[in-house]
Amino acid sequence: MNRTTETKGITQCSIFDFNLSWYELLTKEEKMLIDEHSVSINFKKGETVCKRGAFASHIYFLEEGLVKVYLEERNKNLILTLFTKNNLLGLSSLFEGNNKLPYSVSTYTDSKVRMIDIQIFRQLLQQNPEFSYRIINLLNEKTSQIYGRFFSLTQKQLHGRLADILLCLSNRIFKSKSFELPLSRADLGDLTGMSTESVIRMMKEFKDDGLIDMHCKSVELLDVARLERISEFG
Amino acid sequence: MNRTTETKGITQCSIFDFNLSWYELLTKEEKMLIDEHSVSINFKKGETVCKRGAFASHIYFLEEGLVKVYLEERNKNLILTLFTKNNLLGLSSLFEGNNKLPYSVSTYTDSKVRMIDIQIFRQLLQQNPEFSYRIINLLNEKTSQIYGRFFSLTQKQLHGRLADILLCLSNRIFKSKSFELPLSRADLGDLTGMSTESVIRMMKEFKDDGLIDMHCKSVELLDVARLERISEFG
DNA sequence: AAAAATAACTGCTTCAAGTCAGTTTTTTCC
DNA sequence: GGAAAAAACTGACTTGAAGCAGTTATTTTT
Repeated sequence: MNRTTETKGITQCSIFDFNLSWYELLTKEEKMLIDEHSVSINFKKGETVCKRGAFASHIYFLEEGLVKVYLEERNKNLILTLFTKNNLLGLSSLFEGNNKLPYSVSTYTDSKVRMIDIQIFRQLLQQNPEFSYRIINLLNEKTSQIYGRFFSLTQKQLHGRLADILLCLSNRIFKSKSFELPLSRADLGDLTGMSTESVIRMMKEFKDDGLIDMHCKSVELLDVARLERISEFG
Repeated sequence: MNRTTETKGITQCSIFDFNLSWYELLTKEEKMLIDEHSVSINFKKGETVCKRGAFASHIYFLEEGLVKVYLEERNKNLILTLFTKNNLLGLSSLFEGNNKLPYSVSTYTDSKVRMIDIQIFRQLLQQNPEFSYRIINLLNEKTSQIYGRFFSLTQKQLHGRLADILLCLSNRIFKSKSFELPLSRADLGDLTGMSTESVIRMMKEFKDDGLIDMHCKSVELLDVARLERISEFG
């Protein structure tokens, strides 16, 4: 008997990348309102889009690029999630009681961000239930993915965490088994919660074991099945 | 110059316990709808309220007790958050695309849970924007607290993590500097992501250092300021 | 009230993973 | 295109924290 309905593992992939169309749920007037109260800004690679603790004045829509959402405190750095283009960022700061951004955002690659006035966004939430319902769903999906990352980083050791992130980059971010990393080894370290040196050692180990091929920034997954097993068993 | 407006640390307290009144935002008819489509169930200490992967048929309102929300997979156990009475549980499963519960819930103490039909809840979300907006805020606040826990568990070492959880239990759960723990040392281990033995050793160390007093299940925080410093510096 | 079971505690050992101090390779930029 | 800077990499060392194997203390059970 095939148990095909079984629940998938917690951390099959832990990074946010999907795109429910929220914009289409707005009326013509509401769309105009957003258009009038937003501007599109270009960011260069490595630039900071916003910092935790600043007043949240906008909701961000990533039109182009790759960014990280992270928490930092005295040189500790925790990446919560990555975002690719066509995703809404900063929804968490909608919370009325706390007008401060709950995380920082910075770019891995050149990016284009549409900044939408947060008051307008709030207004639309209050007046359009379907839109509001969709936003709840976006938040939920995101939260659930972050839980997966939380599990991965706290319950697995290096092998599993690195396998997780490689699968994730392949499946969600680059949608290909081979890709050019826009991230440094230190970035990968932040992403997997391990030291730069450990990333290097572990990547080499994976390469020696024939799991991946790798030369500097270019990576190719060779044995996805085995990587998934490593991810699963931690 | 006093920088009193500075943002508070990420993990000042990492467990969910607050209570925005969502019920009052419903109309008389809507309240009746909820009353008609919900039942209250008693759970004994240690019982499972629901399991990750099961179909999400209800939203839970904790009327009495203390429960943990957690992820488990092959004897790995990650506690996402604790809930005390008067809080809504299971909001994450509102996400329409995935009718499965994203986490498990079980009780630490005897508890009373009102189970609300999820379809009714969804209907109210769609028809009542203010209610919907309040629920978004609840979700956001919760998410933000879980980020704090995420940071604590991944970026701090044992001292900091234990200090975090002790402060949290004191501030949010028991609202007193001395309290009777309904959790075992093993539970504390799950909560802080450390082994039972390490919890014991660390607690003893805190006791020897005069940070806390402790005898079996009863704990008293003696030097909150120093605990906060330990929490902050990890 | 004694026996059984569970939880709390202790000391010793082991190991995963970080740190440090370099060398080599790749990228950047005048 | 060559010098300078930044990443990538390597090996040796250190350490935080888990695991193990046992003892003592608390509950629970009968």
